[in-house]
Amino acid sequence: MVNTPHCTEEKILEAAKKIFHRKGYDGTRMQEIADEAGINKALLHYYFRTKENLFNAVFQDAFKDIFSRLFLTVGSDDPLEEKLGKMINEYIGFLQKNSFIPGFILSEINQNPDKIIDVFHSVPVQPLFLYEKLRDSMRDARIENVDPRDLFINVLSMCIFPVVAKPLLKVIFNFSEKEYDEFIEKRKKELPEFIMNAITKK
Amino acid sequence: MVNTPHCTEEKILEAAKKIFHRKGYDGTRMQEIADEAGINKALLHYYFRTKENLFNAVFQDAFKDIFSRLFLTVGSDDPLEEKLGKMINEYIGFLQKNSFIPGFILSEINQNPDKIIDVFHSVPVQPLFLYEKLRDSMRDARIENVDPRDLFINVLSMCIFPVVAKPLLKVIFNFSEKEYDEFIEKRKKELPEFIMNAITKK
DNA sequence: GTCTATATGGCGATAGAC
DNA sequence: GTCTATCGCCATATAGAC
Repeated sequence: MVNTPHCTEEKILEAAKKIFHRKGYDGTRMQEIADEAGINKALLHYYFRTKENLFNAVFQDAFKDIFSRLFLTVGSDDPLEEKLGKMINEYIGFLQKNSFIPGFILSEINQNPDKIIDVFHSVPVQPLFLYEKLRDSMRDARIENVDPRDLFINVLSMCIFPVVAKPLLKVIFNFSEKEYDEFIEKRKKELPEFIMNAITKK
Repeated sequence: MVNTPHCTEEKILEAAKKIFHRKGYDGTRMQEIADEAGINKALLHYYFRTKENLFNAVFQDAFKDIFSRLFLTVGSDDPLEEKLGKMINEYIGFLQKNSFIPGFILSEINQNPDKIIDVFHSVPVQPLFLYEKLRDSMRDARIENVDPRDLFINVLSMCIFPVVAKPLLKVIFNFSEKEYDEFIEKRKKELPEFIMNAITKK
């Protein structure tokens, strides 16, 4: 199992991620994964037995990536303003580098909502924990007019949506690839102020 | 072509929407659409010839629905605050009633970005027009510290994301179906204030 | 562990009767 | 226009040699 320099199982998993993330479960062919990994189709079944097994491994990894990264930023003990700044900067940066993951997860979850609960067991973070950490730092900052859950959702929305809807927004605003990326860079700087403005009283 | 009370072509299109919206192009079987429409599989091909033709009809309708509704709210001549209020209330309401459409569009567009340009020709609204209407009402309201494109994206994010990510957010916050809907109702009331706060100076 | 060859089932699409 | 029957292909999965 660990006798090739870059062990085969890992090569398969990397290839599977690349294809599944872009095309989803139904759109992915085992043959395409095999080609991408530079091996034979039969080997996929040798290592993972079924397409569904392989998919589950990929999905679980994606879920873990997205959530543990969120945890690193929102779960910190920084005061609110810093926390939001970190979350927006680092999280958007992470999403840009893995731009297919959020759409992949959202799409697959809509088709199989029951899978979430299973998968959450594999993430070392309790989902409510994130919310509680945010609530605490809002209390410390004396922000009382906004429900922490709303703030959590709003920030997440504004981080994730521009990544998921990128192809659409590019067309709407007539952006080239480069222009869109620059636009997102500018957003990273301005979003924290936008949000702090929204939640602090005049 | 128009000899049955509820003409067959329309029955097919309705059934196709129901299935395609939930399962996407690759996840949909022609047989399932036929069952849903209460007719035979061969009839689908009689009316639409190929799966892709039928899908394109469904996709185009979904795109038109989403955009013309957005146009009705953002494209109005109301002052900024009213415009935002309308947009948030009516648009979220529409999305709730058609909760599979946004995820459907986002997902399919990521897999076939070129299709957007074709489809935009079928929408009677120029995409940039929406942005320009928003920019004008921001100028009238003397809002100068926020890029209209950012505001547009932020509002859209906060309207659409909670619908697309509903299954995930339900688990994170431990909401029942009813609780989640009530939570969204509360959001409708508070979001306009959140946004107005964000863009007006102290 | 890795390959070639093949089994098995399902899906889109068509032919042809009514 | 609507049906039944069927073709042809392709995808997952397995058998078996090396």
